[in-house]
Amino acid sequence: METITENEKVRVAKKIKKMFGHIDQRTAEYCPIRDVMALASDKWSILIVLYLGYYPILRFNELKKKVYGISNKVLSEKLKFLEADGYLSRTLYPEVPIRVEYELTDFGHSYLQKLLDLTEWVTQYSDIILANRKKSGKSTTKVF
Amino acid sequence: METITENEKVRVAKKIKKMFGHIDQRTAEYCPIRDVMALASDKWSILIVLYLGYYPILRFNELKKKVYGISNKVLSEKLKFLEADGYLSRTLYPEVPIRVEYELTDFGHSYLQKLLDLTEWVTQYSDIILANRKKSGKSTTKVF
DNA sequence: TTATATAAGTAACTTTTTGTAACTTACTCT
DNA sequence: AGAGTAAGTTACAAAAAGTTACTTATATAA
Repeated sequence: METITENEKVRVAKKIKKMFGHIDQRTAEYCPIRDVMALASDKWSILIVLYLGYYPILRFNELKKKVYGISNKVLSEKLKFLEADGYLSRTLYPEVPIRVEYELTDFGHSYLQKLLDLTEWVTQYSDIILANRKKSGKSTTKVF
Repeated sequence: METITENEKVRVAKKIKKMFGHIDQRTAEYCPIRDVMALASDKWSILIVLYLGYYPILRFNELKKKVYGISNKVLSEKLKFLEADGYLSRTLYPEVPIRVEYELTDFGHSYLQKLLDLTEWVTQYSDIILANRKKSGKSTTKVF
C-alpha cells in the first residue's frame, strides 16, 4: 500500500470540501451520500452491478443464483431501486413462463467503472484487513 | 457522462473476472465484497471516513455533530469496526471528562482516496439520478 | 459538603429493515 | 385435468438501527 504524503492529504481535503459544498451545514435539504449513494453502495447492489458488468444480460433467477444468498424479496427491491435511479434497464417478454431481462444502462456502466476501482482496491487489501481484524481482540487504542 | 464503448465494457468484464477469481463459484469461503467492503461502504462509514479526511482529528461528539443524524450507538459500533479493520486509530486521554480522538490511519487515507473518486462521481451525477427517480413513477420497463 | 457539569460511551427498549417460506399468475405440455 | 415454470408478492420471524435514559470519574460551583 502506497503511503500518502501530507500534500496528498491536503489535496484530498480540498476535494472533499469542494464535493460537500455544504460541509458542516446542518440544514442541507439533501445529501448525495445519504440519499443517492447509500442506495447503490450496499453489498447487494454492488454485487448486482458487478455481475451485470460481467454477464451483460441476466434474468431474475439467474441473478439470484449469481448473487448467492440474496432473497427474492430483497433482489426484487434492489432491482426496482437500481432501475428507478437509472443504473439498469428491465425488459419484459410476456411469454409463458414470463421472461424478464436485466441489463446495465450506459449510466450503470459508467457507475460500474468507478465502483470497480474501489472494489479492486478492497479485494486487493482484504487479506490485510482481515489480518487487522483478527489481531484486534486486544484493542488497538492508544492511551496517553 | 462519458459514453462507454464496447471495448471498455470488455475490459471491465475482464477486470471483474480477475477480481473475482471465484466468480460463479458458490463455495467461496469468503467474499471480499460481503465480508470486507460491506463494512466500510455503508452510508455512515462513508461519512465518518470523509469527515475524518477533511478534519484530520475528531473527538466522538465532534464526529457525532459532523455526521449529523447518527446515533451514539451506531457511531460507536461503526467506529469499532473501522478501528478493528485498520481504517482509523483511537487515542484515549484519561482526563476528566474523558477525551478520545479518532484519526485516519495511512491505510484509511489510502481507502479514502479510492472512496473519494466514487463519491465525487455520485455527487456529480446525483441530480441526474434524482431526476430519473422522479420520472419513474411510470415504470421504465420495456415490453416486447 | 453535597450538587452540577462534562465526554464518551453503554443498556434497555421500540421501530425499521432484512430475511424466510409459502403462495400467485398465466399460460403450456403431458 | 394436473404438473411445471419464471418472476415475482405476501405474511411472518429475525436482525439491525434508532431512541432515551443511564454510567463513570472527577473538577468546580453552591
